[in-house]
Amino acid sequence: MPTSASPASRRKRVRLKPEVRSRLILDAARAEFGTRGFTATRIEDIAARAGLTKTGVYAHFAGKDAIFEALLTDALQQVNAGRAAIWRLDGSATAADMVDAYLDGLYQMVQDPVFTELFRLLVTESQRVPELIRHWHAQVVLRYRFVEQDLINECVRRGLLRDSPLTRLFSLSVAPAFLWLVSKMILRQDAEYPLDQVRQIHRAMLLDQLQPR
Amino acid sequence: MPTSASPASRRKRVRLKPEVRSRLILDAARAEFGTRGFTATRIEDIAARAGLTKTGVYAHFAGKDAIFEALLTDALQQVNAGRAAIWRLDGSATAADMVDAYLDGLYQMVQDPVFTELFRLLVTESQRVPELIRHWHAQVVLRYRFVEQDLINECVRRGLLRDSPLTRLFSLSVAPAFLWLVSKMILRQDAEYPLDQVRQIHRAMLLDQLQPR
Amino acid sequence: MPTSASPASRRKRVRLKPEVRSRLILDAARAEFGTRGFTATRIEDIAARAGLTKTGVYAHFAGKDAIFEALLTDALQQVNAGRAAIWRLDGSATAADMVDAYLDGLYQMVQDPVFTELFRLLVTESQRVPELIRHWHAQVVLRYRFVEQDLINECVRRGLLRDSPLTRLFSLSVAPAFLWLVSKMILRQDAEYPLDQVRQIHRAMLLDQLQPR
Amino acid sequence: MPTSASPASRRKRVRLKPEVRSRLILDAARAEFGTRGFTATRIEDIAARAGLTKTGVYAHFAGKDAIFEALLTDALQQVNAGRAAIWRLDGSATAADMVDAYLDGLYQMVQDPVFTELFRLLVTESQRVPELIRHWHAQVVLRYRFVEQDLINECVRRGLLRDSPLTRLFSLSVAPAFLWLVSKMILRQDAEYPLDQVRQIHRAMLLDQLQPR
DNA sequence: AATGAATGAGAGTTCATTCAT
DNA sequence: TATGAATGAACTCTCATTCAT
Repeated sequence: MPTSASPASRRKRVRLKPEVRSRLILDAARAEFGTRGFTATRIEDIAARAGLTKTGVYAHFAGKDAIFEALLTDALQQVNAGRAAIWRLDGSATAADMVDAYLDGLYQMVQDPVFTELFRLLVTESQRVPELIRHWHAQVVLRYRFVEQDLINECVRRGLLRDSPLTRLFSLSVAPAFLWLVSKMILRQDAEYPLDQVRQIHRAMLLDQLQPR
Repeated sequence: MPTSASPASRRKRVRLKPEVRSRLILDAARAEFGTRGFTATRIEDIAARAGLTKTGVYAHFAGKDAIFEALLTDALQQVNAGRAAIWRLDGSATAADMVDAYLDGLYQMVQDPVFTELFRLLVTESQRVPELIRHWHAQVVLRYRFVEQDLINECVRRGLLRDSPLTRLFSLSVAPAFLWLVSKMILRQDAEYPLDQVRQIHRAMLLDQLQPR
Repeated sequence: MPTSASPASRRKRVRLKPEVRSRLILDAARAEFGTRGFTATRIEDIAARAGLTKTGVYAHFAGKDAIFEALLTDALQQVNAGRAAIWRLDGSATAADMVDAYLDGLYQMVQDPVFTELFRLLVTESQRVPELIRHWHAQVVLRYRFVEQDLINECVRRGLLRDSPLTRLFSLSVAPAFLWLVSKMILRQDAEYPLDQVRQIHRAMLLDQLQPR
Repeated sequence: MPTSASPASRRKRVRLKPEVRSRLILDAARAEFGTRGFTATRIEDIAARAGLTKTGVYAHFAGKDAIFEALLTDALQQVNAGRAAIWRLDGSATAADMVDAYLDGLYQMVQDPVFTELFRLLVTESQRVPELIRHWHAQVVLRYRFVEQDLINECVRRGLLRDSPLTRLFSLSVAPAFLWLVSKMILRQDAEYPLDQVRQIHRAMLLDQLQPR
């Protein structure tokens, strides 16, 4: 039956530039690895999602491990990129403004399927590439955290934010959003708590702890 | 491998009572599944850890899926059991007492390897047994949470705790500890933040939000 | 059609003792490797010839290389064993007696399919296991050759054999038989020269060179 | 491998005349097939040695089998060509002269890597092209042998050579050199016997058998 | 209950070959 | 003529599972 969807799915060999195809493969790999985990994902799954046969994948990557590593390297660079601009608020910002800007970035991130898949991958398979993880943590995560903490300290000094337990280890401020994310990953549905409610309470908690009295 | 005699091992068939052996198998399965994930774990790994050969496992469980389900059912029942008694504080308790009792249970839990393994399993493989997860969530997690929230509400009414954003969704109070746990799971080491520091700040934050002013 | 030969070839799983099965596998491997060479032989070929499925082979050997090595080790030990007793002729032997005993052993060997297969394997694949080959050559071949040469020297001293170029490097005396073997291996048929003629001339040449004048 | 630029190589597509490139490919094929055997040799190996990529090979040959056949046809024609002129000695030659001329040609041949590779190929893969082999054997080998034997017979008649077992089947006279060759092929080194010693003894044996007494 | 040989269903990877450029 | 992306057909090896003991 010649329906619109390619019937025999044999679409005659499409040739793409390496960069394009590699991109497709990495995206496919993120989706597949992130959903099923490393071992349960077949090269063929990735290939199909990237629009070629499994053999074609080997023209671009040396093997399953290489795909995995390339994917992680690639994905880890992208994460936090979205949040980098968060703190560029001018001096006139109030604590509430800052909290809202912060939560915008954070909740966008935890709702992004790309981030979710990467996050699950990290929890599940990080032991597979310990060096890569360590490097990312040291060079990206910690670096980001220092910048953020410095900024918070500066705000406290200026009196924009109240000095509180939270400002002493500000990275903990993501915790409620991550709790929601983990819960969602386990239940595979939003149902645990409505995200809105979590964010609302989260906002109130942050203001409670950060707003100068 | 064959063609070369294995020097160690080979303990000559030990026969145990079914309950005992099943217990061993389930514990082994938790450790193995929790470390490597479902697909990457081989029956043989579990068997070896449980002290028999892979064929022996089939005398106790129908197959890999059956082991997994039995293990989860079993492990999920145990979790929270340790924390159930936390709130049995009499009326004379102060907010600080309550917080400390709470944190004792919580941090003991997140440091327990059994819990860690189970937690990773939930994040990684929960889609494998959605019914089981849903049932556990509804019957155990939510039930526990209601009881807890009721208790908090009662404390607030009595003035033992201050009404604050956190008391309106008290389950968020575990968030910092879970953030630490997730971080540790990803980095596969404690190094991210020292647990003590996290707990200290966590305590200060809770007191800040719960203690009557 | 239930003919005598197993129709569906599914003979219900025969269980054999490891030694027996390993023997079967090694024999099968010799035949297959010796005919097609290492790379062109599939584990499945060997398995079928040994009466099990390819997976079953892995219960006995770690892999293709392991089979190959085990096979060579095994086969190399057997070769020459047949010839070892050749020189146990008493002092009353004439040169003709010695030559005939010698040729009996030699021509039996070069006609033995087991030897032929091994020989082809050595020519084709010896670079795959250089250590093994070197060890075999030093410990078996050279050792045998020294014994043989000593014996020849002794015969010459006693006047049983004539001192001639051949007695100075007696191992060359196999050359015509090996030439026939190589020719047969290339042509895959006896047709090159009739073996009998070669042997006859070979005998005459040896006598010509060894018999005291 | 992809995802990392290869530093050396990559000479930007050199276009050669078909005959030239075909020659390169055949030579490359001889070296590769002769070293590893047919199945273990990859088109890519041959291509690389011939200075192009594997796809380029298909512009000159229909496939792996075609290369193999072309190579053998080509190489078999070349062999013996070197030895054809050996017997053009005039009537004044002595037996020693003839033997030396004969051995010059023979030992040059068995030391030629081209011949060695071809020889191994014949031993290993001759069943792949039985017709070709049969034809070569009948048209080239046997023909040569007849000429040679006729010449020997003539020499014997003239009294230049002694009638002996060897002159009745003169083709056996190559045997010691081939034994050395086979030994070298198996051990992949000259070490078995020094070539000089073999040749010396070989010479003495031939003279012993051919020189008129 | 426990073992170890044996099996069937893959999975990753390689390779001869083809297609589009 | 030459290239490199893409393909299909193997092939090695793994693993959950079964069978006979």
